[in-house]
Amino acid sequence: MAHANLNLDGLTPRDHAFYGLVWAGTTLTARVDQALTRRHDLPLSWFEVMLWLSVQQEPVAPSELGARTLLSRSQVSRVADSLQARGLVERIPSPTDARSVGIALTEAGRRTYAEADATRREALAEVFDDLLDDADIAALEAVWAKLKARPKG
Amino acid sequence: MAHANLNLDGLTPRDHAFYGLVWAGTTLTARVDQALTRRHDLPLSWFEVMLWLSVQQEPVAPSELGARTLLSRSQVSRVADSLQARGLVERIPSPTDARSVGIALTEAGRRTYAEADATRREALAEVFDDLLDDADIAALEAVWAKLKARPKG
DNA sequence: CCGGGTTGCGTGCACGTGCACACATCATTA
DNA sequence: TAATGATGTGTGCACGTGCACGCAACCCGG
Repeated sequence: MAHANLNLDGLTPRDHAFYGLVWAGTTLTARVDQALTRRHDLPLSWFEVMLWLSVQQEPVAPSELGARTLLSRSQVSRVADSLQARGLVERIPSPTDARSVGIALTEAGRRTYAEADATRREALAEVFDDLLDDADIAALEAVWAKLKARPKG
Repeated sequence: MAHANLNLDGLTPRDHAFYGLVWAGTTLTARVDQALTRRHDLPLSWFEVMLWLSVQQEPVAPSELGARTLLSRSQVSRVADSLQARGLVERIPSPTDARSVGIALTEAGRRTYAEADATRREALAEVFDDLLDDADIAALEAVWAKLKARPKG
């Protein structure tokens, strides 16, 4: 949201922290998405699905994918269509529930994800490594842990 | 992006910091946007434009608004249309440049922004105040300052 | 067995966004 | 002054997203 040089004396430190958080999240997201799209023609939303699939051994249902990630179920369904069209994932009917469909990475999908993940690390390093030290990283992780511990979500 | 309980041992602390950052930014943005939309029928993108206008005395050109905020120029143009239709902003032709148009809050716009900003603070307090202390806030601000000091943007 | 409520999945529709373009106006140089 | 490039603004178009719905399959009580 708000940009760097805002002279808002009336804003509390919490407000500044919030605006900076949204700004940083949006900026870094755009940067990584741009790198992924340019080099691998892989939008960040696709990458996010593949990220979650890469750490699961068994196929994952779209509903669970929608709950675990920041994507809606309809978005997961359409991203799965696109990934399947490229042969990066496959839909496996659940043996116990005829309604449910499990999504899993194909071998090509695992290779593509590995390459894209390298790109992500590279793009991230350009921003993080030179500007933040270990204490900053640890502070961020501590804040995320506190926020994620929130009851209502 | 990535959700809370990810068991990714291979990821570095920087990766965790990044995923947490995107998650926190998206989640808090959605929460504030939801509160603003429910109570004031005011999307966060509209609020962002009004936020910037509220700290400027003179009318601001759409191009500058697009550069200062996280919105594109076309988005600024359309948001301005919507805000103008509700009488919250007005377009003032530049006296020196016939191409340029200055956007400024109306009196009703200032009142609406003040109310919406109160809602924003309230929604934010529900998340921040109970979970983060002053040290956390200060740490976040320090990180944003470092990131914003980046040369290439 | 069977009927009603629930769950899982995918899709039509409306809406917001980015990109490229059209148009008008300014700046600059001959 | 006249002409060429640059700048400011708004818009058509394609695309991605959320919401509500339809459909099929499951569960469960009668």
